[in-house]
Amino acid sequence: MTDGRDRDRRVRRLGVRHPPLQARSEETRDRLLEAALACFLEEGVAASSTARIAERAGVTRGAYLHHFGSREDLIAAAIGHLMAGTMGSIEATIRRLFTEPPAPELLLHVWRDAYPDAYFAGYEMMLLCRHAPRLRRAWKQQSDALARRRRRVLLELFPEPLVDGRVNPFLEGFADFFRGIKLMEVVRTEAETRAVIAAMSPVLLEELRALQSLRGATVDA
Amino acid sequence: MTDGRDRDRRVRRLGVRHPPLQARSEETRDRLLEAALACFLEEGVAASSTARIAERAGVTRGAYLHHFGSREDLIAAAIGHLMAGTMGSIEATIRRLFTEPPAPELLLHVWRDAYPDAYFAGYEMMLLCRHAPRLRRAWKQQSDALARRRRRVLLELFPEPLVDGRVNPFLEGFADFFRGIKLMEVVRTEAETRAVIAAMSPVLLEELRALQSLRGATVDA
DNA sequence: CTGATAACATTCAGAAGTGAATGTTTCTAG
DNA sequence: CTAGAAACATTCACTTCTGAATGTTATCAG
Repeated sequence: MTDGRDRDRRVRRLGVRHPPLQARSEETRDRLLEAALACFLEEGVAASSTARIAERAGVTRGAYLHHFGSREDLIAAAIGHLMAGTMGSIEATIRRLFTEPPAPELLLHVWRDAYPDAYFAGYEMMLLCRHAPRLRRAWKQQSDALARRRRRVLLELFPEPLVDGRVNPFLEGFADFFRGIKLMEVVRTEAETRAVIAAMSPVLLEELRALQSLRGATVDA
Repeated sequence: MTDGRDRDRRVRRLGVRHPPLQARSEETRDRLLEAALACFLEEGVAASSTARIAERAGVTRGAYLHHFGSREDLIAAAIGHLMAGTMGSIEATIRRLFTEPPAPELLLHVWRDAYPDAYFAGYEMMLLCRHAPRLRRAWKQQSDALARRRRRVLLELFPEPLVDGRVNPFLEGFADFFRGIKLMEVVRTEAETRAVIAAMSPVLLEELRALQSLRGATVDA
C-alpha cells in the first residue's frame, strides 16, 4: 500500500539517483526488456513465457518477478522500450523524407531502415491492446510521446500552419502504407514487396515533392 | 497410417458426397470454425483455448478433437474459412473501385465494407505464420486461390497486358495501405482514421482515375 | 560497523491447456 | 437388418505457466 510513498520519500531524501544499486537494478530491467523484445520477435509473444524471457536475459525468474509484478506489466514496459528504441530512427527518417530528393530509392531505404523486423513484435503487442485496456493505455502514452517528438522535428522543417493541416496527416498515411507492407512481409517474398513499393512510388513521390516545395513557406490564415 | 488411403478409397467407391452424415459433420466443422474466428476476434487468438472455442460452438471438446487433430490444424482451417468468407466482399470492392467515380466517399466505403473488424483475427493469424511453417503454407495456399479469383475479375475489367503490369501491383499497394489503416484502428479513434484516409485520398483517387481511363484499352507488346 | 532496505533467488501450489485413449451413438452399404 | 465406419463424447495423464510466499545477498545511511 504505502510502498510507493515510502520509496518516493526515500528518493527525495537521497537525491534523484543512487547510482551503484540503482544502476544494477536498471541494467537488469533493461536486459529483461531487451530479452522480451528479442523473444517476442523470434518466437512470438504467445510462445514467450516469462521463464523463457528471464532465461534469455540471463537472470533468474525471481529477478524478473521482482521487476515486473505480472506478465502484463512486462509487456507494457516492452511497448515503451520498443518505441523509445525506435525514436531516433523515426526522427532520422522524417528528416530524410523532406530533405533528400524524392527518388524511388528513397522509399526502398525508408522501408528497410525505418521498418525493421523489430516492428513485428510491435504489431503483435498492438493487437494485444485490443483486449487489454492497460496495454492500450501504455501504448497511447508512449505513442503520444513519440508524436510530440515527431511534431518537434516537423516544426523545424515546416512553418507551423502547415504541419497539422497537411504534413502530419500525410505522414500518418505514409506510415500506415509502410506498416501494411511490413505486415505483409510475413507472407510475401522480398521481390513481391519491392514490386508493391515500386507500384506505389509514383503517387507517393509526387505528393512528397509537393510537400517539400512548401518547406519554409508560410500560409496566412 | 493408412487412414487417408482408406478414406480416399471409400469416397471414390461411394461417389463424392454422402449427404446426411457428411452434412452433419460439415455443419459441426463450420460451427467450430465460425466460433474460432469469433473467439479470435473478440478475445484474441492467445486467449482462445480449444475448450473455449468448442464451448462457443456449442459442441463438446470431443467433437472438436474429432475434426481437428491439433490446435494448429484448427487455426490453419480458420485461415481458409476467413479468406473464403471475404472473397465475395473483395470481388465486389474491386468492381466498385474501377466502375464508380473515384470520389473521397469511395475510399471511406472501401475502408468500412472491405476491411471489417474480422480482419483483426486475420492479422493475428498472419503474425502466427511467422513462427509456424504449416500455417504459412496454409496461408499461401488460400491467398493464392484468392489472388486467382481477383485476377479473374480484373481480366474482365482490363485488357490482359495491363493487369499484371499496372493494375495488380497498384491494387496490392492500395490494399496494404488499408491494411495499415485497419491495424492502427486498434490505437486510433475513428476520427483520426478518417483524417488519415482523407489525407491520402487525393493521391489515391488520382491514380485510380488514371487506371480507370485504361479500362478496355489495349496495349501492344 | 551495523541495521534497514532494495535487489535478487528459490520453492511451491494452483490453474489451465493439450492431445491421447477409450467409450457411445448414428448412419449407410450390402 | 446387420456389420462396420464415421461422428461425437468422456476421461485421463501430462506438461506448462503463473504468481505468491519465503529466503538470501548486497548496498548504503548514520
